[in-house]
Amino acid sequence: MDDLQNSFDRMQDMVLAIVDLINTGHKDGVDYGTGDRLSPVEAHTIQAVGDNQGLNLTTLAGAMHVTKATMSERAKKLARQGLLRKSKALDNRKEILITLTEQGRIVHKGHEEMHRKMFKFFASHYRDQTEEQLELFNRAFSDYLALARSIERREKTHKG
Amino acid sequence: MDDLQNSFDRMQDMVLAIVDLINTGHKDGVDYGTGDRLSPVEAHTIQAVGDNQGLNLTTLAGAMHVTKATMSERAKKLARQGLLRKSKALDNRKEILITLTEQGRIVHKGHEEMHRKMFKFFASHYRDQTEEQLELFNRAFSDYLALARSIERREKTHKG
DNA sequence: CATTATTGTTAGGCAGCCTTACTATAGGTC
DNA sequence: GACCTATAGTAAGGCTGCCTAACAATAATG
Repeated sequence: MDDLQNSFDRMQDMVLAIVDLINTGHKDGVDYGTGDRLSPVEAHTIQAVGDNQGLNLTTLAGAMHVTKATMSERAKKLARQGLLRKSKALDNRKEILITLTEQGRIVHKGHEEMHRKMFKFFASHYRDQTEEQLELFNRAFSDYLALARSIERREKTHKG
Repeated sequence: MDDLQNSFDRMQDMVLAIVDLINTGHKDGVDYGTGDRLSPVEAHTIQAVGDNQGLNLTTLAGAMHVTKATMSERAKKLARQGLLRKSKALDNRKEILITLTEQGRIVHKGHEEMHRKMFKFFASHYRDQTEEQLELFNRAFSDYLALARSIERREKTHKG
């Protein structure tokens, strides 16, 4: 009985370790082929812009769950680095549309390339069981996510 | 082939969502029964102290992968809140040992209680398959962790 | 036209972490 | 014991990333 609880706690610890690992990638950033060291948020932003070019700032901010002020700052910085471009909308004079520059596209590709590499590593590890493993992992993570969210909700209503 | 890559990418997205969720618990903190709203790091610190009472500041800092300056600040704040106590070591006059106060113990218990609740939720979801599911999840997370770490290492040596 | 809503920017603040510099104490070594 | 070095903890100052609030410009709506 306690064994299961312990096993569960170990799982929790691993989740925290994963979070830690990903957060720590922060430290000095990753170079996706342009010489710029990008933090995870920055890389994620480039990814979001690349996957969906020409969104305006507010929409992008919403998609990434930050305020438009924050996104404005991020975009300013990334534009200064030459990774994305801020251009005016054609049909009105207040929206600003965000697209990738050539450099930005390099980052975007580099980022995807990294994902492909991770996948290859994964697949070479699991070989002919890759598919089932992926299904397993996906189920695990989505269940975990559901669990965490329901806990989160309970916490919130407790003190809302 | 691409299906697998997509499945893998979905998994990655879920991992990010989990990271996001846990990071966001930050926002207004969680009350573990004392009326204090604790951030994840703070809760984690209380947990670490409670699991291993009487460590000195430097050791604690090492265990939590932060500098001793950072831990000094954290301890100061948590001591101000009355959740932990800083006392001098008996055998020397420079070390400061950290222990939980009664209030701190309440937080510690509250935190563990939360874990137990999460586990119960988990167990009630999987019922008689709880054990295998846990093994599955543990394997999934530890494999994921290994994957992420090896990627991390590769990244680092690439630009070290 | 006047009001209200929306888009984006800027200013200012806060939290958490870091590095650096410092004090106090401890542990050798001669 | 005197001297040097190492270690524990603190304080100051800086950086980053996020937020809210206030604002200017521009639509949209009555």
